[in-house]
Amino acid sequence: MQRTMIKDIRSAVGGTAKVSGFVENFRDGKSMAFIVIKDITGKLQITVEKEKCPELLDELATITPDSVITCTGAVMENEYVKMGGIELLPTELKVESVAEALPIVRKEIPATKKKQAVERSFIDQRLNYRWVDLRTDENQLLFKVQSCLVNAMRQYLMDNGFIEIHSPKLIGAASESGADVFEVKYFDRKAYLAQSPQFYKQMAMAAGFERIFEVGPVFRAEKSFTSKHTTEFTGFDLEMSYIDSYRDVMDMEAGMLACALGIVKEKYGEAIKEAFGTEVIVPALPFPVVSLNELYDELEKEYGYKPEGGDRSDLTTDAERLSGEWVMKKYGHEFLFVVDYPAAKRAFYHMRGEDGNPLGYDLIWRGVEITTGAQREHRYEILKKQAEEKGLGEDVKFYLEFFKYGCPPHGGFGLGVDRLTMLLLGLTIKEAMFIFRSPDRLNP
RNA sequence: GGUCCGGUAGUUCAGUUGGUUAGAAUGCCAGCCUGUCACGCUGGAGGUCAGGGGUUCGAGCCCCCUUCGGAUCGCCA
Repeated sequence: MQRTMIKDIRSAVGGTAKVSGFVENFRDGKSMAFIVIKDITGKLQITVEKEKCPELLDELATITPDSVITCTGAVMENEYVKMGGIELLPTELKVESVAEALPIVRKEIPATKKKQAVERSFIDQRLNYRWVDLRTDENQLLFKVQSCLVNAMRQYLMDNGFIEIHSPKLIGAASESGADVFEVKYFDRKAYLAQSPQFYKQMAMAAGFERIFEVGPVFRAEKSFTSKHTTEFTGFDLEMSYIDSYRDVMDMEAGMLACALGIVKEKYGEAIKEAFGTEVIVPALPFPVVSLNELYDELEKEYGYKPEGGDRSDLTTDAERLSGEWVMKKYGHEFLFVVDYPAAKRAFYHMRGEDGNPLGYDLIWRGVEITTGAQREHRYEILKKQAEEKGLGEDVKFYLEFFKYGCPPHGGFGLGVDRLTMLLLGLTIKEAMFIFRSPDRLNP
């Protein structure tokens, strides 16, 4: 018999159905037993009237919470059942896998009249048993949402003439920007894990692909301990040719995000609000833009904030957070483009304007940086000079070659998928990732 | 890399000024319960107080070292 997904169970009322899933709750009485079964689409009560089906009792007795079972039987509507008003009365019951007592409390158990509240396990304990933690409705929703979001962004780009590429993650040369790379053994020599697909994205421009994007793993050997850093994450990277300015890249990104968030809101807005208490807001176009220096002026005026030592060459964590408040207050907007960073703080491949400032930007969402983007320097001699200024020689030699045989003007950005998900749902990076990696965590 | 904080049943925590046999909840196990629904009732098991050293008549508690972890800053997506 074909398995019925629980979301479709209503169509089986009056007939029979087979359902499979995890035991979410099990209440075993003398004459009645109730099992709440959960699959990826929903939950259903299985009701066992013990006198009527003695052949099921041995199997029933082995059930524990989180065991995996399959039940076949009559599906009926019944007002007794508070949850959905539908129950399945099994004629067959198979325990596919017995679960031991769980090592974590996944959700806070609120106090009832008779019971005391139990707090859920700390995120770190839950991460040790991530596969058990991921069984909750909230976590499964999280990945449905992330999937929807990335898919919407992908579709937007496909509709705009982009090609999806897959660049290597094992690379031969270490250097690119400030981020540290992981060294790995590559037969009898060293290789490195890609800290971004930057060079290969630009190679695709030199190859005449004109518009490309990539969704893939990115590795950073940085000993960062914050709620938004990880050593491996999923980068959403884009590069586009024949732009007039980095503003074209900003427009593309803003358009893509607005479109994707619109799709997420339509499909999951209600569910996200219920599960995470976070409102999905579809951003208006265009996004507000401010220069780094102006932003610091505004933060000082509005909040009396001054960076330590008066250093305005980069956004501090506090300034980043405050800029989220500020843009909401001033523009009623959650996104903020910050432009005019000094060259010292930006990668050598960013094109620089007449004033010597890089033609690039950061995008802040809800007070957290999610993107760095720029027009790239595509003129060989200038690029070579900028690389040398940063002390990069041999390491970028192969990369510089991309610009010797013709290359269109171009630009692009890199977006952190996990940060995007984290901010969308109001979580930390540990909670938002399928598996979180940090300097101290390599398992599971 | 810096600063701060922590490690006590499976889990979440309490543990007073250092003082008998380290507690609670929840989970687990057993029994009871005719419709439960985060069921209910009764009973039971469950601890190298992270590890090592020291102070003391006496250490979960004070000191030192080790170890594991958390928060945060810097760095970045």
